[in-house]
Amino acid sequence: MVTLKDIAEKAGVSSMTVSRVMNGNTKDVSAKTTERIKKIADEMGYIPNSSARVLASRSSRLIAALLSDYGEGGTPLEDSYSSCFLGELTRQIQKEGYDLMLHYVKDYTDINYSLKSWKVAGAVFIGMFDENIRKIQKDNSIPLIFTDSYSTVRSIINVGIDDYQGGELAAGYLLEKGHKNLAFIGPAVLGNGVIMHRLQGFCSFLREKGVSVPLEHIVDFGSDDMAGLLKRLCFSENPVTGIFATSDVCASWIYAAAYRLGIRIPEDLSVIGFDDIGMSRYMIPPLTTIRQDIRRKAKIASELLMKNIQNPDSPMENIVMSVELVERESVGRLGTGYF
Amino acid sequence: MVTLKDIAEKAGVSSMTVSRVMNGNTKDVSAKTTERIKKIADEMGYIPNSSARVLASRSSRLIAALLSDYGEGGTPLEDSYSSCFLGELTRQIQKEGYDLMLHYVKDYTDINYSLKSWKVAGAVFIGMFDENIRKIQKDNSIPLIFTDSYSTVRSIINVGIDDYQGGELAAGYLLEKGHKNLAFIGPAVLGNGVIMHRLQGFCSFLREKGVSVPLEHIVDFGSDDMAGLLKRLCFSENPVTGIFATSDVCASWIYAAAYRLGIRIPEDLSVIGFDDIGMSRYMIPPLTTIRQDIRRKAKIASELLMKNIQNPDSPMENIVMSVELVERESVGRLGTGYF
DNA sequence: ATCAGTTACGTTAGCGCTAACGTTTGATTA
DNA sequence: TAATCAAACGTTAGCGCTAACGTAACTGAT
Repeated sequence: MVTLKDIAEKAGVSSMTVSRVMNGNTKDVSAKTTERIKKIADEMGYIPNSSARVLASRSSRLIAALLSDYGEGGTPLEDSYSSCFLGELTRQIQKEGYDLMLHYVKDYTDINYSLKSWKVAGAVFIGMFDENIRKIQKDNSIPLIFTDSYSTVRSIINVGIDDYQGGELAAGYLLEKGHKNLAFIGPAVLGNGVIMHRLQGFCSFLREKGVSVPLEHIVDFGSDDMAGLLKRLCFSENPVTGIFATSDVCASWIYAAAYRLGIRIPEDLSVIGFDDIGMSRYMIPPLTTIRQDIRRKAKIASELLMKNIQNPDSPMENIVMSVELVERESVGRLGTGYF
Repeated sequence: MVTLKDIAEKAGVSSMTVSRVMNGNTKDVSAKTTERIKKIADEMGYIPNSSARVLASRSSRLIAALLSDYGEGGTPLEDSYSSCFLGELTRQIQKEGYDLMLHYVKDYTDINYSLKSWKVAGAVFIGMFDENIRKIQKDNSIPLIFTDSYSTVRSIINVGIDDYQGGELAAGYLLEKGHKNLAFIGPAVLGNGVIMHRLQGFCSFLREKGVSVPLEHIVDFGSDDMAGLLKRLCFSENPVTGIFATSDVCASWIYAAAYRLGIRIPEDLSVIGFDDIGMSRYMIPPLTTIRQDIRRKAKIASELLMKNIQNPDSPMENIVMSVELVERESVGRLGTGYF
């Protein structure tokens, strides 16, 4: 194990000088010495001891990614959505010379422990978290970035998308295609801020246009009997012709159930999704959906993190990224093939 | 910030005694003292400083998950396959009291740095890695677990599946259903050990049964023109009727292209996938595929890691998990609806 | 020649913890 | 009664690094 001291001895300088060179703090070291030390360090294969650095400097270049253990419909990392975000986030912060730790956390104690024991410089929350957030922030004077949080707590740094607008876009598009008998399907409809806002945007837009969505068409889909649900919605005297699914994954469940029931998409039923995950363009028919740029989200999260680490007094920001409708083939014009 | 010293002072003991209690090293501390210290630590909200621990003890409870920056067809974490593995791995090692760091690595230097600077106790490689592995292992006396590695280097701990058997199963099933004109489609067919073994199992089984796959039916699918490829394979005088896709994601591309070309699955074309990712059962028609138990894989990886950390002289193991065929609806019997 | 200012280093102390030895006390045994 | 031993602590030193403060040598201006 090569240490600063080893290099110092070989170079005939003090370890402090070597430390300065290793940290690029070169203004107090002559160019000649800098070069010499760099060369020796390289030859000896020096790798700085991060733990010692953290201990001595009282600060780390570590970011914690906190995954909620109670994600909606399974935990994060099981859907391509949050794992893609995590991947991109890791890349971004690595580019800035930071390392990332991954933690599943289920309560305040877990979170606090994760943040403090490693003296992380900042943290990103992925998934749902409750109001203990306030306590966490009070106890940790480090930047905390939330994603897709609709917390009632002010002064939180958040990066999310305009879910409300997404709902509006979906509603507008379905309406434009002539659909008036609509449904909204997704998990945790009422328990999750993200889903709630999509629902609100969806319903508000419709209401303005004089269309209403009956409560029984707003379905918290927690069960596995999607076919039963679709049967109820589509095989009635006044059947639903357009469904807004809260995610593309949910849309794929609808596809599968419709297939089993002999309901054709989009001839008999139109479906619009949310997220635009990788597979959406390969669904049959290709899924019309509300796209959110997950890579950009990760990039922004990383930037916010860096900014707030460098300047802890940066104003709290709540970034809201806009979404866009990606038109494919899962929504048809009403009246063409409808049963 | 509460330290051992703070607790020691409050309890009227030395910080060493507190250290012993905090590490559960209770055989040198009386029951009364143990309880008292535990209570005080709890009241004061003590959280051990991991960096100091690492520095003093020369060992950490950290695991590195190394993601190759050159994964086949995009990087890891973008497909639900490896992200699911990562999630489960994180859980498992967390259960053992370890923490996980995530690193994208692209060369030997990166890997070495990741492992050494944090003094990790072990590492898991996710994705493809080349033969520099030998060097890594020589330079790091910690357990390294590889996943799906067909490295020529011996004495490597690996956890993988029986890709060869998977190929055989696929071949056997297609044959059983009457298909003789087959194709093999996937990315990095020749460059990747995993894919190679699937191909070998596939072809060997077929050859034994007197069926051969012409070379032009073994396709390294790197381009995006799946439709063009399918056209070539299916619209010939002796059309392919069964395709073995190297992954379920690849199968979904085939589905999409077939749809655009008016090729029906399974009536006109049978497709069998690999992995059994979450969405496979929701594809239309539900995908017949070779299933690998990704959670079990993660669990085994974690167990191997723990075993080798506790006893560095454990014998090298190469775990090969068997796979199973999941019969759904994407493979039809030849002669029923074939064009 | 004197002094302030700069450059290029070195010294000291300590971050929080633990490995490796002490030391004390009381109980047990020859 | 002295020797032995284990139980229950304490002491010392140091892990590798850096913050904060020296200090010597040299520079240029007065």
